[in-house]
Amino acid sequence: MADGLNERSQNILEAIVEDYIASAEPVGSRAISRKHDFHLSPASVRNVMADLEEMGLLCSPHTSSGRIPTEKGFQYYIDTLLDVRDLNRNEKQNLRNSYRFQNMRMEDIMQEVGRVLSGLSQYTGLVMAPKFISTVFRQIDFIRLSQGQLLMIYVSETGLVQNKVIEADPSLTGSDLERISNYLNSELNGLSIQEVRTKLNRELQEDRIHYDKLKKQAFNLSCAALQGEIEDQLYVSGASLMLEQPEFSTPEQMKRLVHAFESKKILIELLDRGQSARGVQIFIGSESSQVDLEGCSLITSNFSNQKGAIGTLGVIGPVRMNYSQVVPIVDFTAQLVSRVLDLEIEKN
Amino acid sequence: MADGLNERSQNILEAIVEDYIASAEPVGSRAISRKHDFHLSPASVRNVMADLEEMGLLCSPHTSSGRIPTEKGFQYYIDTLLDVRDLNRNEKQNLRNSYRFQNMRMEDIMQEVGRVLSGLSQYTGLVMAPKFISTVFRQIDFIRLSQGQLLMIYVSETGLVQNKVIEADPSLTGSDLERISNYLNSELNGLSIQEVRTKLNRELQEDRIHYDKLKKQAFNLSCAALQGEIEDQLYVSGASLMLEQPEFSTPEQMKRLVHAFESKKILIELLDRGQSARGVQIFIGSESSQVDLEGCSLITSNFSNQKGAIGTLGVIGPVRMNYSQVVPIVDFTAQLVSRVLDLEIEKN
DNA sequence: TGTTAGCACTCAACAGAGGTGAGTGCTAAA
DNA sequence: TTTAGCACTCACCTCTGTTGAGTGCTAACA
Repeated sequence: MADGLNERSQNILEAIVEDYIASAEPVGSRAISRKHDFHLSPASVRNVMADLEEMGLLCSPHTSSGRIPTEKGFQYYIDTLLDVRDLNRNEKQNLRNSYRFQNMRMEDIMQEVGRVLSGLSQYTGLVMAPKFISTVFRQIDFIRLSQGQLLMIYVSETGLVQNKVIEADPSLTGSDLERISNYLNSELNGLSIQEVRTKLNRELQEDRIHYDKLKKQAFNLSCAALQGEIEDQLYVSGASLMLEQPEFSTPEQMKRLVHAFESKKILIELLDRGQSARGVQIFIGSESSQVDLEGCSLITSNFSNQKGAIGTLGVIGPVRMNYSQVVPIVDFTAQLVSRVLDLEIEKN
Repeated sequence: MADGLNERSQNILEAIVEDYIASAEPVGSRAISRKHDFHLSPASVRNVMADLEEMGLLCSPHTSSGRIPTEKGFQYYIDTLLDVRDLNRNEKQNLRNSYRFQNMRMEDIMQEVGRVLSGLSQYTGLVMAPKFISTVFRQIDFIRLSQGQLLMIYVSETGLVQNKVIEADPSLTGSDLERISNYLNSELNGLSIQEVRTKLNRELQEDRIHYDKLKKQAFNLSCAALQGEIEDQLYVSGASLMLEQPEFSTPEQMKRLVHAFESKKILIELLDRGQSARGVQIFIGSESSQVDLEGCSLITSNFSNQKGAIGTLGVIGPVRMNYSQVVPIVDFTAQLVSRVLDLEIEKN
């Protein structure tokens, strides 16, 4: 049905969407007829507009105002009319230069990426670090904090450091711990946490019979350390830029947005949805089914290293977002970050 | 001069401040004369109000409105009229129960404290973790990330984990690194970073003569690792609660606040100012000299462990803040956190 | 002398009226 | 099929008058 649009209708829809993206104001027939040389009078444009409205691609806030695209209209625009040009060599180089990844910890890289994404797009940048469970084991360390408490320090292949406090048998001595971590480090090297977990479960069952005390303790400890959920790291940059957008100019909308950005759960949930897909993904408005994010669109892409650790980055802006500008930035940044993560290993 | 207030003026000032704290609206003479039984007519109250206005303790937004306290008025109220009652046994227990510190990493504790502070006060909770430089050395570890890059992992006495990427001589082998970290761990144990730094500088000079290669490499590495600035950790909780306050209800003020909360620098600077003091401190409004924080007051207290690592926690709210409620919460929470940090060591 | 009633005055806030202009839908002519 | 013309709509602005809470001043009172 939506594809039954003839060329003229498509052109007018595109013009309306783009005018609206630029101005954030309802677009009238006169403006379309003048600015774009379709050689059509306002009246003819109005006829087309009425058709588009009937199809649910446009709507008017009130009888005597211009039209604004509906979410369905934006969806059609993105699916059919938007041409995403690749960045040219120059722009790519500029983007590369915006990032400084030298001697940076994983956290710093993520934060930097968020900052740059937000700075370039003038919307809000989001970066979700690779999930703990998808990272590849590199090293584990145990440090006694108090009688019954150990601090576990875990380092992934890419240099991501996680730590966690676990309870442990107080009778374990320092050298016990050292032997245990040495054992685990040789045993688990190169496995993803996912794989580590299945290995642990398997071995724990077998070892119940063999009764090697060291192994048993080692596996028990690492079970405690690597089991439970470790919450996702989400970096939000430039939240205040969103408040400059006219669609979020009322106090109520500002509160809603700030709340959404503050309780990162909402965003993490949203970003998770795109984790399985490849390439750039666009979530429009109410697709998110998050009341607090009404009126927002999200452009994301996953980045990953060759070992399969997947993170997500993106930009969140108003539905009336400049997709043709932001999509290539998100796309190329994801490629860039993927490469940086692999470099950290390859140079190894 | 301000202390030349007679009892009646003080009573009326107190009544006005407290009414204003409760209502956020200018307070009129009639309301004061009725709600509080001073046995004074509105006209008499007005006379006193006129005096207080002349002293700069009150002001009126316009000729025919009630009075609101000026910052000076709030200052006087806090210095002279505010009686901060201690929490009773019951309230203390409740507060203790609000916190769950079991098996928590330093970061989690800080975040939890911020959340609870914000939840109890209904304003915004701030927690600044002890500065890296003030923490006490416990353990250091080096992990090779790539040819020329090492990941340094540092653990403090209290279980605070810091990591940093440093450049290093690619010829160092794994066992070199192990020996170096063993050496440093025995050598630097129990010193604060501050002390470590002076020790390193001293030894580096002496060792230039003795030419012990291991030592030299060890000190060089730890210098690179522990030197530069490590940015302060600041946890902001409940920023959106501030947006509910009527003084920040316009879009402009919301933007200002969100911006201030987002660029944590502003807040860190402010919290740093109180680091040397003991007990609860109150910064009122423009004292902060931060445009973005106009109209805000800050109640802070430091927490510390016996080894001298100092952090700061507090609540930021409108100048029209419920001081008598929030001050004891901040005070007792700081004591609580101090005790928790010491426990982590003592149990040791 | 301190307190209070009375009174004229001020001003934010609200509501209604009227004008303006950008935009629409419909109709009939080109 | 396109377009000119026209009546109509409605957000937005400005102007106006009303209301009410609150003030300062003054004169009378205890």
